[in-house]
Amino acid sequence: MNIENSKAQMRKGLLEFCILLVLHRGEAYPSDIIASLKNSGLDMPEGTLYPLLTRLKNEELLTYRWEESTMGPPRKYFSITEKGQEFLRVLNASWSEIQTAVSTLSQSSKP
Amino acid sequence: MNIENSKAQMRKGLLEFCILLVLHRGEAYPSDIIASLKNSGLDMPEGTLYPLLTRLKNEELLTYRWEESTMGPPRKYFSITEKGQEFLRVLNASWSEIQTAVSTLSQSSKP
DNA sequence: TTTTAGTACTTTGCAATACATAGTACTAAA
DNA sequence: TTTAGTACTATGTATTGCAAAGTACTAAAA
Repeated sequence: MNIENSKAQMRKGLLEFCILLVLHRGEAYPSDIIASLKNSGLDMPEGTLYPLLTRLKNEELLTYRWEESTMGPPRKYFSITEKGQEFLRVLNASWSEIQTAVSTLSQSSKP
Repeated sequence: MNIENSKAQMRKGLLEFCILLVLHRGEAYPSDIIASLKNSGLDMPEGTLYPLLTRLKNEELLTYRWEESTMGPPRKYFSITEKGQEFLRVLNASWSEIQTAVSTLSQSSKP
Protein backbone atom coordinates (compact mmCIF):
# COMPACT_ATOMS: atom_id res chain seq x y z
CA MET A 1 0.00 0.00 0.00
CA ASN A 2 1.86 3.07 -1.14
CA ILE A 3 0.56 6.17 0.49
CA GLU A 4 1.37 8.42 -2.44
CA ASN A 5 -1.27 6.59 -4.40
CA SER A 6 -4.24 6.87 -2.11
CA LYS A 7 -5.47 10.12 -3.55
CA ALA A 8 -4.99 8.83 -7.08
CA GLN A 9 -7.21 5.86 -6.31
CA MET A 10 -9.97 8.08 -5.01
CA ARG A 11 -9.71 10.33 -8.02
CA LYS A 12 -10.15 7.56 -10.54
CA GLY A 13 -13.89 7.29 -10.29
CA LEU A 14 -14.24 11.04 -10.65
CA LEU A 15 -12.35 11.56 -13.88
CA GLU A 16 -15.35 11.89 -16.17
CA PHE A 17 -17.20 13.92 -13.60
CA CYS A 18 -14.35 16.41 -13.32
CA ILE A 19 -13.92 16.72 -17.06
CA LEU A 20 -17.60 17.50 -17.42
CA LEU A 21 -17.40 20.01 -14.59
CA VAL A 22 -14.59 21.84 -16.36
CA LEU A 23 -16.38 21.87 -19.69
CA HIS A 24 -19.57 22.99 -18.01
CA ARG A 25 -17.80 26.32 -17.58
CA GLY A 26 -17.22 26.61 -21.32
CA GLU A 27 -15.33 25.00 -24.16
CA ALA A 28 -11.70 24.12 -23.72
CA TYR A 29 -8.99 22.11 -25.40
CA PRO A 30 -7.12 19.32 -23.63
CA SER A 31 -4.24 21.41 -22.31
CA ASP A 32 -6.75 23.87 -20.91
CA ILE A 33 -8.56 21.05 -19.17
CA ILE A 34 -5.39 19.61 -17.67
CA ALA A 35 -4.43 23.07 -16.44
CA SER A 36 -7.86 23.67 -14.89
CA LEU A 37 -7.79 20.34 -13.11
CA LYS A 38 -4.26 20.87 -11.87
CA ASN A 39 -5.27 24.29 -10.66
CA SER A 40 -7.96 22.68 -8.55
CA GLY A 41 -5.58 20.12 -7.14
CA LEU A 42 -6.17 17.20 -9.50
CA ASP A 43 -3.53 15.82 -11.83
CA MET A 44 -4.68 14.07 -14.96
CA PRO A 45 -2.03 12.92 -17.43
CA GLU A 46 -2.50 13.14 -21.20
CA GLY A 47 -2.63 9.38 -21.54
CA THR A 48 -5.72 9.41 -19.37
CA LEU A 49 -7.46 12.52 -20.65
CA TYR A 50 -7.32 11.93 -24.39
CA PRO A 51 -8.88 8.46 -24.40
CA LEU A 52 -11.55 9.71 -21.99
CA LEU A 53 -12.43 12.66 -24.20
CA THR A 54 -12.77 10.30 -27.13
CA ARG A 55 -15.05 8.04 -25.15
CA LEU A 56 -17.22 10.91 -23.94
CA LYS A 57 -17.43 12.24 -27.47
CA ASN A 58 -18.45 8.84 -28.83
CA GLU A 59 -21.19 8.74 -26.22
CA GLU A 60 -22.30 12.15 -27.43
CA LEU A 61 -21.76 13.79 -24.06
CA LEU A 62 -19.18 16.05 -25.66
CA THR A 63 -18.62 17.56 -29.06
CA TYR A 64 -15.65 19.40 -30.49
CA ARG A 65 -14.50 21.75 -33.19
CA TRP A 66 -11.06 22.24 -34.68
CA GLU A 67 -9.39 25.58 -34.32
CA GLU A 68 -6.15 26.67 -35.93
CA SER A 69 -3.41 27.83 -33.64
CA THR A 70 -0.50 30.10 -34.39
CA MET A 71 1.52 28.37 -31.73
CA GLY A 72 1.60 24.87 -33.12
CA PRO A 73 -0.81 22.30 -34.49
CA PRO A 74 -4.58 22.87 -34.54
CA ARG A 75 -6.49 22.37 -31.32
CA LYS A 76 -9.59 20.36 -30.55
CA TYR A 77 -11.94 22.57 -28.57
CA PHE A 78 -14.39 20.43 -26.63
CA SER A 79 -17.75 21.50 -25.28
CA ILE A 80 -20.50 19.74 -23.41
CA THR A 81 -23.69 18.69 -25.19
CA GLU A 82 -27.21 18.79 -23.83
CA LYS A 83 -26.93 15.05 -23.22
CA GLY A 84 -23.73 15.77 -21.37
CA GLN A 85 -25.47 18.35 -19.20
CA GLU A 86 -28.10 15.79 -18.27
CA PHE A 87 -25.46 13.26 -17.38
CA LEU A 88 -23.61 15.83 -15.34
CA ARG A 89 -26.73 16.35 -13.27
CA VAL A 90 -26.82 12.62 -12.58
CA LEU A 91 -23.17 12.65 -11.61
CA ASN A 92 -23.74 15.58 -9.29
CA ALA A 93 -26.47 13.64 -7.55
CA SER A 94 -24.25 10.58 -7.25
CA TRP A 95 -21.46 12.68 -5.86
CA SER A 96 -23.77 14.09 -3.20
CA GLU A 97 -24.86 10.61 -2.20
CA ILE A 98 -21.28 9.42 -1.94
CA GLN A 99 -20.33 12.40 0.19
CA THR A 100 -23.25 11.79 2.47
CA ALA A 101 -22.40 8.13 2.79
CA VAL A 102 -18.77 8.75 3.67
CA SER A 103 -19.77 11.48 6.06
CA THR A 104 -22.14 9.10 7.80
CA LEU A 105 -19.46 6.45 8.09
CA SER A 106 -17.01 8.97 9.48
CA GLN A 107 -19.29 10.37 12.10
CA SER A 108 -21.06 7.34 13.45
CA SER A 109 -19.62 5.59 16.45
CA LYS A 110 -20.29 2.10 17.63
CA PRO A 111 -23.27 1.93 20.02
CA MET B 1 -22.67 5.33 -20.57
CA ASN B 2 -25.15 3.67 -18.30
CA ILE B 3 -26.47 6.03 -15.72
CA GLU B 4 -27.12 3.34 -13.12
CA ASN B 5 -23.39 2.86 -12.88
CA SER B 6 -22.18 6.35 -12.25
CA LYS B 7 -22.34 6.06 -8.50
CA ALA B 8 -20.64 2.69 -8.60
CA GLN B 9 -17.74 4.18 -10.51
CA MET B 10 -17.29 6.94 -7.98
CA ARG B 11 -17.47 4.46 -5.14
CA LYS B 12 -14.70 2.26 -6.46
CA GLY B 13 -11.83 4.39 -5.32
CA LEU B 14 -13.33 4.65 -1.86
CA LEU B 15 -13.75 0.99 -1.04
CA GLU B 16 -10.72 0.60 1.18
CA PHE B 17 -11.39 3.95 2.79
CA CYS B 18 -14.94 2.96 3.68
CA ILE B 19 -13.91 -0.41 5.04
CA LEU B 20 -11.37 1.26 7.29
CA LEU B 21 -13.95 3.81 8.38
CA VAL B 22 -16.31 1.04 9.42
CA LEU B 23 -13.64 -0.86 11.31
CA HIS B 24 -12.48 2.32 12.96
CA ARG B 25 -15.69 2.08 14.94
CA GLY B 26 -14.79 -1.36 16.20
CA GLU B 27 -14.25 -4.93 15.08
CA ALA B 28 -16.73 -6.50 12.72
CA TYR B 29 -17.07 -9.53 10.50
CA PRO B 30 -17.77 -9.28 6.79
CA SER B 31 -21.56 -9.43 6.96
CA ASP B 32 -21.49 -6.67 9.59
CA ILE B 33 -19.35 -4.55 7.31
CA ILE B 34 -21.61 -5.06 4.32
CA ALA B 35 -24.62 -4.16 6.46
CA SER B 36 -22.95 -1.02 7.80
CA LEU B 37 -22.00 0.15 4.35
CA LYS B 38 -25.44 -0.58 2.98
CA ASN B 39 -26.94 1.31 5.86
CA SER B 40 -24.91 4.34 4.84
CA GLY B 41 -25.96 4.05 1.22
CA LEU B 42 -23.06 2.05 -0.21
CA ASP B 43 -23.44 -1.43 -1.65
CA MET B 44 -20.41 -3.67 -1.61
CA PRO B 45 -20.85 -7.25 -2.80
CA GLU B 46 -19.11 -10.19 -1.15
CA GLY B 47 -16.95 -10.78 -4.19
CA THR B 48 -15.47 -7.34 -3.66
CA LEU B 49 -15.24 -7.22 0.11
CA TYR B 50 -13.53 -10.52 0.84
CA PRO B 51 -10.56 -10.06 -1.49
CA LEU B 52 -10.15 -6.51 -0.20
CA LEU B 53 -10.11 -7.66 3.42
CA THR B 54 -7.46 -10.21 2.55
CA ARG B 55 -5.37 -7.54 0.85
CA LEU B 56 -5.68 -5.12 3.75
CA LYS B 57 -4.78 -7.89 6.16
CA ASN B 58 -1.71 -8.84 4.11
CA GLU B 59 -0.65 -5.21 4.23
CA GLU B 60 -1.07 -5.34 8.00
CA LEU B 61 -3.67 -2.59 8.05
CA LEU B 62 -6.15 -5.08 9.49
CA THR B 63 -5.98 -8.10 11.69
CA TYR B 64 -8.60 -10.67 12.59
CA ARG B 65 -9.57 -13.34 15.03
CA TRP B 66 -11.84 -16.33 14.60
CA GLU B 67 -14.95 -16.57 16.67
CA GLU B 68 -17.33 -19.49 16.85
CA SER B 69 -20.92 -18.83 15.96
CA THR B 70 -23.99 -20.69 17.02
CA MET B 71 -25.72 -19.67 13.81
CA GLY B 72 -23.40 -21.26 11.27
CA PRO B 73 -19.71 -21.48 10.53
CA PRO B 74 -17.14 -19.51 12.53
CA ARG B 75 -16.70 -15.83 11.77
CA LYS B 76 -13.64 -13.77 11.02
CA TYR B 77 -13.79 -10.65 13.15
CA PHE B 78 -11.63 -7.95 11.65
CA SER B 79 -10.17 -4.96 13.44
CA ILE B 80 -7.93 -2.13 12.39
CA THR B 81 -4.26 -2.09 13.38
CA GLU B 82 -2.18 0.92 14.39
CA LYS B 83 -0.72 0.92 10.89
CA GLY B 84 -4.27 0.91 9.59
CA GLN B 85 -5.13 3.89 11.76
CA GLU B 86 -2.22 5.80 10.31
CA PHE B 87 -3.25 4.95 6.81
CA LEU B 88 -6.80 5.97 7.57
CA ARG B 89 -5.52 9.40 8.53
CA VAL B 90 -3.82 9.66 5.16
CA LEU B 91 -6.99 8.62 3.39
CA ASN B 92 -9.01 11.17 5.34
CA ALA B 93 -6.63 13.87 4.18
CA SER B 94 -6.86 12.67 0.60
CA TRP B 95 -10.61 12.62 0.81
CA SER B 96 -10.65 16.22 2.03
CA GLU B 97 -8.43 17.29 -0.84
CA ILE B 98 -10.63 15.55 -3.37
CA GLN B 99 -13.74 17.15 -1.95
CA THR B 100 -12.12 20.56 -2.06
CA ALA B 101 -11.01 20.04 -5.65
CA VAL B 102 -14.43 18.97 -6.87
CA SER B 103 -16.04 21.79 -4.96
CA THR B 104 -13.70 24.26 -6.62
CA LEU B 105 -14.47 22.87 -10.05
CA SER B 106 -18.19 23.04 -9.37
CA GLN B 107 -18.25 26.58 -8.17
CA SER B 108 -15.86 28.33 -10.50
CA SER B 109 -17.24 30.01 -13.57
CA LYS B 110 -15.38 30.99 -16.67
CA PRO B 111 -14.03 34.57 -16.50
C1' DT C 1 17.40 25.14 -46.27
C1' DT C 2 17.78 22.04 -42.61
C1' DT C 3 17.50 21.26 -37.76
C1' DT C 4 15.72 21.86 -33.27
C1' DA C 5 12.28 22.89 -29.90
C1' DG C 6 7.71 23.51 -28.35
C1' DT C 7 2.99 22.18 -28.64
C1' DA C 8 -0.86 19.06 -29.57
C1' DC C 9 -3.17 14.96 -30.68
C1' DT C 10 -3.03 9.59 -31.24
C1' DT C 11 -2.06 4.79 -30.36
C1' DT C 12 -0.46 0.71 -28.00
C1' DG C 13 0.14 -2.31 -24.36
C1' DC C 14 0.30 -3.44 -19.58
C1' DA C 15 -1.00 -3.87 -14.78
C1' DA C 16 -4.39 -3.31 -11.40
C1' DT C 17 -8.87 -4.06 -9.80
C1' DA C 18 -13.89 -4.69 -9.01
C1' DC C 19 -16.89 -8.21 -8.99
C1' DA C 20 -19.80 -11.96 -10.86
C1' DT C 21 -19.88 -16.73 -10.19
C1' DA C 22 -19.14 -20.99 -8.45
C1' DG C 23 -17.45 -23.68 -4.69
C1' DT C 24 -16.52 -25.37 0.13
C1' DA C 25 -17.80 -25.80 4.90
C1' DC C 26 -20.30 -25.31 9.10
C1' DT C 27 -24.87 -25.40 11.98
C1' DA C 28 -29.58 -26.24 12.90
C1' DA C 29 -34.02 -27.57 11.68
C1' DA C 30 -37.22 -30.38 8.91
C1' DT D 1 -30.22 -37.45 6.03
C1' DT D 2 -31.75 -33.79 3.52
C1' DT D 3 -32.54 -28.89 3.22
C1' DA D 4 -31.79 -24.15 4.30
C1' DG D 5 -29.23 -20.44 6.11
C1' DT D 6 -24.85 -18.43 6.94
C1' DA D 7 -19.94 -17.62 6.14
C1' DC D 8 -15.61 -17.81 3.96
C1' DT D 9 -12.71 -18.93 -0.46
C1' DA D 10 -11.24 -19.21 -5.19
C1' DT D 11 -11.43 -18.33 -10.17
C1' DG D 12 -11.94 -15.91 -14.29
C1' DT D 13 -12.94 -11.78 -16.84
C1' DA D 14 -13.86 -7.18 -18.43
C1' DT D 15 -12.82 -2.60 -17.53
C1' DT D 16 -9.82 1.11 -17.08
C1' DG D 17 -6.13 4.33 -15.83
C1' DC D 18 -2.03 5.60 -17.70
C1' DA D 19 2.85 5.20 -19.07
C1' DA D 20 5.31 5.50 -23.18
C1' DA D 21 6.16 5.91 -27.82
C1' DG D 22 4.65 7.93 -32.08
C1' DT D 23 2.86 11.39 -35.51
C1' DA D 24 2.18 16.05 -37.01
C1' DC D 25 2.17 20.94 -37.00
C1' DT D 26 4.58 25.77 -36.31
C1' DA D 27 8.30 28.83 -35.50
C1' DA D 28 12.89 29.93 -34.52
C1' DA D 29 17.82 28.80 -34.78
C1' DA D 30 21.81 27.13 -37.18
